[in-house]
Amino acid sequence: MPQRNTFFSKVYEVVRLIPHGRVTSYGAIANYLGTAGSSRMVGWAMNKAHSHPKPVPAHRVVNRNGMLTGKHHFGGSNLMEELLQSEGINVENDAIIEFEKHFWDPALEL
DNA sequence: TGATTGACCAACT
DNA sequence: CAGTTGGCCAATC
Repeated sequence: MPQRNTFFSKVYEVVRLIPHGRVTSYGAIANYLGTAGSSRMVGWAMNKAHSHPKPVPAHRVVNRNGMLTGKHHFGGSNLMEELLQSEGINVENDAIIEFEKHFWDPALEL
């Protein structure tokens, strides 16, 4: 059973807590968890999110530039952009428009 | 069981 | 200014 009380579980927890219509970054999550250097692990957790029992809105998690670096892992299509635009977030050229405006920092608002 | 990688970020050279 | 490296944890080879 892949239920672990570690960095991974916390990542999933925080990502699921992201408000509707908001986005955050890998580094922000890692920073909130206290391990700023583990930003790569957040992305790894997203990769394994498919095996996670609960749904993880990984489309709300992008890199520090607001760029949809992991969109290729979303079924291999522009699904990530569509999901973001469906929540009121404008995406162009694999980047979020007005990223700062939609940015949600767990350490700041949670 | 040791070495490598993985959707990143920041600092250093 | 651009390329390299260090860092963190867990999973895969």
